[in-house]
Amino acid sequence: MAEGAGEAQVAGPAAGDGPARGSAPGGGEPARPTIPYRFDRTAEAADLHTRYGDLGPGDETGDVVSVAGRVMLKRDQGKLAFAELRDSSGSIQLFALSSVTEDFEAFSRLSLGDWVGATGTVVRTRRGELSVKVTGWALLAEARRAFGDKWRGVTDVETRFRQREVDLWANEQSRQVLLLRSRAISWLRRSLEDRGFVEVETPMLHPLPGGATARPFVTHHNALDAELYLRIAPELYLKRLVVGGFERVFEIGRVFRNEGLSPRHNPEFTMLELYQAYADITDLFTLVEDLVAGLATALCGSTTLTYGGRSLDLAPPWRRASLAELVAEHGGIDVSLDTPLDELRRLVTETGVEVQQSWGPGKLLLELYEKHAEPALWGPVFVTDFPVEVSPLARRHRDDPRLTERFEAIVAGRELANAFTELTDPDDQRGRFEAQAAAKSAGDDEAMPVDEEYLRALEHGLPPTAGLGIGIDRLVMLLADVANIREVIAFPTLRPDR
RNA sequence: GGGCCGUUAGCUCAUCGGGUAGAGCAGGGGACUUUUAAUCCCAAGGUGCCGGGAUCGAGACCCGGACGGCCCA
Repeated sequence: MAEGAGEAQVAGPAAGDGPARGSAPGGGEPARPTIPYRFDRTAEAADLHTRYGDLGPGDETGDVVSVAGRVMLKRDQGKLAFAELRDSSGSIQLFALSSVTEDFEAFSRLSLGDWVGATGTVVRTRRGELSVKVTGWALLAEARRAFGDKWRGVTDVETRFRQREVDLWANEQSRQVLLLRSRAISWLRRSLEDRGFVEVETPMLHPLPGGATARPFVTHHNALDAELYLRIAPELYLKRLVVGGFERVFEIGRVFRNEGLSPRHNPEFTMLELYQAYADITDLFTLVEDLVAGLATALCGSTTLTYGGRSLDLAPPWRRASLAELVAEHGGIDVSLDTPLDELRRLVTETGVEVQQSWGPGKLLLELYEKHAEPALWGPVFVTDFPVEVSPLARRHRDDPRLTERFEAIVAGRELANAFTELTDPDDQRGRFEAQAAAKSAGDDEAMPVDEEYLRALEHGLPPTAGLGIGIDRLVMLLADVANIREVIAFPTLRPDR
């Protein structure tokens, strides 16, 4: 029973006074273990393995440490008990003996999943396992629910994502992927700051959805009695900051698109957008190459990755090819904006897509690319020369005003980045918006509205600027070699459970 | 939105030509002074996703629904 003697720094255990869990006979309130308010940890599991790597089997040090974590495995052996304690750095074995460990009875009754803080000396057992020989200890949290099968964990996909906290403990790989995400974002942030970019935050509640073609989520502000939209892109606000004198800005943040769920789409996802004044698209080719290759090197140790069993070489320079060129290469059709409209329509119809009356040659060309070329691309490749019709915010190509100076970076068969020389001319921009608005009234519910606030900003003068967007979730999928976007999102969107 | 597949104990999974279900792990009780998914003994644990239907009888067959997965649009 708990006499509560003990280590100075371990708050009196008191865990042994009653059943830690389960039934409470007598009809009263279940006896609750006393949980300390804090615990002074002095060592993490990984540190101990590093510091005591040389300790031989059976060796005991006099070094006293305090560790904390969750009990993942327990081997109870009468007057001895072993527990595998896992913290965020790794695992360390706790070694308890009835002759040494305070409140040994209660220790041997610990359950898998309990959080424990333990103090004792560092030893290596006869069988060679580095351990903390526990003198004092405290229960830090009781696991009243089990954490899945101790060997197979939790594999049910629905449980894994609905109860991610369980998944993260049960499946080490899940934790690693989220850790990788954190490191990737941190690396990108640092890398951009080193290049003189300033991180900013722009509104998520927009009076008009803009900056991309997508259906928005709509919400309502009560006090203003106004409809607001969750942003589909931060683009327009970021360029307004450039107008305001921020020459290099970036934002890493959530955007929301009201579309279906799939292994590659979550309704909320994270975008990196950046804008650089006095630069054009040519600067962005190398920036994307450097960022992506640099990130792969920093986090995966190489620019050669494997994704889905297929190899991918991210070392610059990446291939650059125009939309029309790729349609010719993969579709075997020689088309351009000079191809007669009827011919383009016929070719698109042949792919099984229903041609809308309002579609011009630019949209038709894009459809041909999406049908014939994009599925065949693995990359990395920069797809360039998108038509003006499908690029309402990009500046016209200096060699052909029907095209824009825009690229999409395709990596591992997916669109990873979208970039262009920004359209700075307010009159041209107004015309583009009006074309979008016309498409919207013709039934395209993804088209953009005319944004007068943005036009007014352009009238104050946007210098030549290059802009880039990178999908962080897809980037992390690439680095982690996972096929489903939900793996890289801590709490992915699921249909509400009932 | 369409097609196919799945849903059985807390977790991971079985079972059968229709006859009201079984294991391992976890949890409970017990044994064990160096374990490694420790081992051994005992007991307990189920609205077979939900709702209908045909049948003497359904977790199994039929229909509808929910949730999930994969593929397609």
